[in-house]
Amino acid sequence: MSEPEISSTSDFIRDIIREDQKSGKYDGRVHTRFPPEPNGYLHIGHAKSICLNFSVADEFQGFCNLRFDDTNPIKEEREYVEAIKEDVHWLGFGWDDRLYYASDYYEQFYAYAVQLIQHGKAYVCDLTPDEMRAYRGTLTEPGTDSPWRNRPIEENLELFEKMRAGHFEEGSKTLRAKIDMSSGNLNMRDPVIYRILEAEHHRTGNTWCIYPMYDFAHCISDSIERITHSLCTLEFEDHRPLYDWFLDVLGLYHPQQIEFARLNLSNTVMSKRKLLRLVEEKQVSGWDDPRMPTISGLRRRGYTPESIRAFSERIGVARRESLVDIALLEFCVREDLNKRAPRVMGVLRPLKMVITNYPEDTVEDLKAINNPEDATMGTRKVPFSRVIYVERDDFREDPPKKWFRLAPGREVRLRYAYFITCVDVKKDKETGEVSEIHCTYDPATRGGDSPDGRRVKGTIHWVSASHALDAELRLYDHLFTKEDPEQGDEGSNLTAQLNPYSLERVSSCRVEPSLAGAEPFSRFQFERIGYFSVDPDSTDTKLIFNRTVTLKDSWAKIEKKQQQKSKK
RNA sequence: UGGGGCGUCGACAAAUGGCAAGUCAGGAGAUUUUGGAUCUCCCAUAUGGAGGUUCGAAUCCUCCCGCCCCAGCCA
Repeated sequence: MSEPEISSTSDFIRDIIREDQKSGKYDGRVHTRFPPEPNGYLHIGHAKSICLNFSVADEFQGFCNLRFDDTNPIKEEREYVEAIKEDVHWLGFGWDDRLYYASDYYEQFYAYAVQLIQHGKAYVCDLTPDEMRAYRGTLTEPGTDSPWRNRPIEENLELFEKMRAGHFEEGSKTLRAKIDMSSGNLNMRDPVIYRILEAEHHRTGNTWCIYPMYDFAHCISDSIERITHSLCTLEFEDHRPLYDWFLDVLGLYHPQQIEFARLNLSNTVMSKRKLLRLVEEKQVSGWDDPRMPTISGLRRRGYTPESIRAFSERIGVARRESLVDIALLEFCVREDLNKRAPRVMGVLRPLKMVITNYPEDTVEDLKAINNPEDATMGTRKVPFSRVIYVERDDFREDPPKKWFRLAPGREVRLRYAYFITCVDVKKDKETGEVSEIHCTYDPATRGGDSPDGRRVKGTIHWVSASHALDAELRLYDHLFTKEDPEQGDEGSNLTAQLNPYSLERVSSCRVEPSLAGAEPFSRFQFERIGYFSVDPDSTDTKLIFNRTVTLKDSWAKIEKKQQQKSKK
């Protein structure tokens, strides 16, 4: 056996860390952080970052902090803090006692700002927001120095102190870094580092009326926490020179910021703003609507933390912008649930079937395997009787080619029960719709095996009519029809691009009795249909299941091909 | 026309001057008491384009093309 690799996965970030360890940078330490702003719910894109930061720390025997980047009291709320903590935990990551808030450092930020002023590297500016924009210049033209740029240090000190003390109106003054108004990088054109905000902060209440900006707070927070590798998304690349500038000018411990491409997923949107809009416009039931790409939505949908972590690993980390096919996420959850989810039978659209040669008052308990992938999950008993329900889709009066399922005169297997043959079809006189089918069974095939070795190609699921439980099944599809709904017409057309069939509620489903009392969030495979999990709104009298994902359906593909052929 | 990035299969993504990995999707078949699962095979004469350096280039150089980000007192 060779030495186990410390980190088996490889990407440009892990490569950098390995190099740093080799060169002895940071004494071989690895310390990352996940720094959400508590202004919304976490989504699958954050999951990528969470998995990256926590996994990297773990792989290199380091640590990862959870830090709330709470420097904007206007948008941030305690509710989000709690939801974020729950989501990170649920994903399977812990931070022990390393829970931090940027707001914990407010006093230190202030002291560092004073230091900046003392070094002549910051000044209080009286420009209004409009004026500041005008002075900033444009992408192609340099900016102009603020008339307040050369205030004496003493005056700046005094003014900044008064800002803190609440002597000035909101928006009337800012503290700015004195860098370079002609820089090609707009972030370096004397960025604001403190602004006056008359807002109550979710943690510091009303103790402050000035709040630091992200660029100033973030690098110092990283430095205070002795972070080694500060991982963030690509759009912060232009901010790195500022990150470095603050720490260098202040002479502080200097972590390395490394940017990677954020996750984009097909057939959904990822921006908090757009997700918030869906919630506010009631296009979805809330942040945890099972169609949402939020962690809480995926949880309610029945996704496992393991599947999301596997997904994160499979998509990799790179600097190239990309759009990941949602089919990969779906594959990951199927892969996981296939091994773990107990199998049950449930009928989505029930069609009554009478087994005409089966005794009236008999009920048999038939043995069913809970998970063919895992023998340790054992078996269960499923009741069988003369009247059962089967799937309406499993019967065709006029079957197409390659149809293995039920049709007049055809024999199929009832899973774990008997071979049956369709002998009669009853129809509703008014609508002409098939209302009931009559079959005969072969008693010798009990359990589903034929002693004479004759084969049937089709096996269908069923539930005993008198034993089955009522249930509502909620079938979900992609939220957006278009692969990339953010591409093209911006924002306003978002609603128009929603998939009108993203949710289908099927209310008169019948499921096997073993599902009585199923726990919220527990997951099952409804054989031949898909994976489902119990919705938290489910009750003993009304079972509700969310379809996590369908099973692969090769018949659907065959049929589709047949239809395409016949069109030609 | 400023600054910063990025272009490898339909979608992700490796390859660090030496035979273009792997995964998803797609296709064909085997097998099957889930048309599930599993297994096998196929799917880039070629890395945005054109030149150049080199015995040898996705990788180094030059030019070109395309895409993304930045003008919040948001993060």
